Amino acid sequence: MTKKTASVPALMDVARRAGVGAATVSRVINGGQNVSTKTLAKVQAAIQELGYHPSQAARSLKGAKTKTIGLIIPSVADPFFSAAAAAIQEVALEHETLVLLAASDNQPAREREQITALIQRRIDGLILAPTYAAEPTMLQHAKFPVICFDRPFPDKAVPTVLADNYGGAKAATEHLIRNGYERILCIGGDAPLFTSQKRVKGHRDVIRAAGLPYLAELNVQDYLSTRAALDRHLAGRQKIDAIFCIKNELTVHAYRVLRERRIAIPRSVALLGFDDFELADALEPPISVIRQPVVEIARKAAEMLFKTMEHESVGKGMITMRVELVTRGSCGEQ
Amino acid sequence: MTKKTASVPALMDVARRAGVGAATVSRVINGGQNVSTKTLAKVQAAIQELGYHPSQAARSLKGAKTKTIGLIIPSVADPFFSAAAAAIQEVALEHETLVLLAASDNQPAREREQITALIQRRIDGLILAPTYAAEPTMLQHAKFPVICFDRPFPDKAVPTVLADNYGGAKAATEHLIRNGYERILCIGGDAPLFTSQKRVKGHRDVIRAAGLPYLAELNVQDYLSTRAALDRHLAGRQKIDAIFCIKNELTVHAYRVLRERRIAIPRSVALLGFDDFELADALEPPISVIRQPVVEIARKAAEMLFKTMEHESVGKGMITMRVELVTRGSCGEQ
DNA sequence: CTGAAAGCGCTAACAG
DNA sequence: CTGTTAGCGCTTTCAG
Repeated sequence: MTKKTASVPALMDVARRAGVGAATVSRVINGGQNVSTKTLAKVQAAIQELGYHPSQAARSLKGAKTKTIGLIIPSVADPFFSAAAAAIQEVALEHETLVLLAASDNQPAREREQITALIQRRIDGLILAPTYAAEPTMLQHAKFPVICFDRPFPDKAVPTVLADNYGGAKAATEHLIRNGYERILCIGGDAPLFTSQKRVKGHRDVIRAAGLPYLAELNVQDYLSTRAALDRHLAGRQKIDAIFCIKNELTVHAYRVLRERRIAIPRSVALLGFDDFELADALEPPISVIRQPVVEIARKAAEMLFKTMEHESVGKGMITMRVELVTRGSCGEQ
Repeated sequence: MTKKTASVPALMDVARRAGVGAATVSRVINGGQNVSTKTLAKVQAAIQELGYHPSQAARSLKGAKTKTIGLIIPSVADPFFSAAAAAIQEVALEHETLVLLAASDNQPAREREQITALIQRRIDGLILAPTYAAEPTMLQHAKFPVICFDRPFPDKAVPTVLADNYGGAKAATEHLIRNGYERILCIGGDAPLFTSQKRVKGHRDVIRAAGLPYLAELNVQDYLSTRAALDRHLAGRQKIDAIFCIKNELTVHAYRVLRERRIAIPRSVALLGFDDFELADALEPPISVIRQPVVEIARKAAEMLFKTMEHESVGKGMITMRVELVTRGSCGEQ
């Protein structure tokens, strides 16, 4: 063998093998315009034989788009975000674009690293669910469009798509009150999170307006802390009669605790969660929830990103998507 | 302004601004060895001011690794695969590597496109859950290591990590028989899938060996087809007394149908599923399942990939991970 | 310690 | 229709 065989074939290798110039090969791999049928065939044959694939790196060096967008979410395992990722994927596919997926784990430091790594890869755009302490300066120099979803980016006018957290929490609380509950416990974690704050505020505003006691446990994270919090409020003379869960998993934890303690839902205590979840309707009783339009939010964000990439203006504001109260019986409805 | 300000700053821009040569800037961004403290400071300042980030594209043109691996899964929304993706992410992060995530939707054609797109981006390695008809030739010329998980790659000796589908199905069926069930219906979809076939075979082998009737509905896909299949086998004189579900979602569908039809689990019909799922233990009754070690499988695959990338040999075979029977009561256990 | 220059794989003029 | 050539942004000798 006369040539080096070990490395990946380059355009020039194809050119030599086909006995043509580099430009001709370039023409072929870019649609084959202005190339004679014979040459075309020769080049395509050479491409096949060598197993040649053009290098995206070289292309983007020449200024081409990378056909790659970045997506940073807290966790891929979280159903909310994996559903969002799937929807974004789909939109990206429609635009023949790949998704570089990064997980921030809600850690600002990691988020910074991921953003840096994505910038170095010259992504065409970025979709981001920022941590509570995202670095506003990071994207200052960014030459690509950025869209946030689920949470806004601090201190900077990044277009954002999210659910109406405040309104949803209000609707939830009003629903409980309407059904006759008066001692409503709000449990939530991740106090610094934008979404949590909005939801807590929505809940509290309604409680205050109704003149009911404001009961909250906002440092609940996992099953154990949920159980501890509930036990505290299910004992004594001033028992709660309803629970409003700020987050997905907390609803499940609360459900488990109530079952375990043999407390009837909704007879003794009503249960209402923010965010729908798989099997919420298969539990006993089925759990009422505020449902966010996850897929719509994610698709919207992705579509806005691609529009911006195509230089269509999408505005700078915050797009709030309506949430939906899904009543299933855990609040004594119907 | 004397220079073009619109585009992303390049190394040379930094060099000019700092009044040094290109090589010096290169040294700085690569650890700053052999650079005087003064020069270092000057260059770093220039980098800050310009918001400079080295171009990964240019680097990999020079032969550097892309620090990017590809991951192709059927769907990001599927809990099994999103859990796997999360685990792979984590391993990648430990190796300072990003993940290009692509979804094949189990379509061979799409899979081919995604592989091509990944090859063009010169990924350092690929993790793949292949479709049933993956193109064996696609990876022929690939110059990067490939590891499969959950399913093997046809016709090619790609190292693969997967669960013991056959053994799991056997264990499941034996468990049902041990608990006294004799008319066991096996429902499953995606017949062409490797995992499905193994599971069906494991089930059938045990049924045959026990001299029991082999009852199967292997074209069940969604809720409706599940209901139709079950209705067929829950009527008439020859009723089934147990259901073994080949896949995750089918277990949930079957559970829903049984509840709806007010058929007692496990008193009238036992239910056992392959693959654990969130809230399986919160249903009424809690559902027994065969649990695959998702995270372990994914981590293992990722670790093998990185080992191969570091030229450590990992063998060519198939690594089968033990599955676990989780008994929760839906088969009349205990 | 520092800079000049070659070249990685490709595309885009520009000649022929 | 086709080939030559000049970079894109970086790393890497090789001189200074």
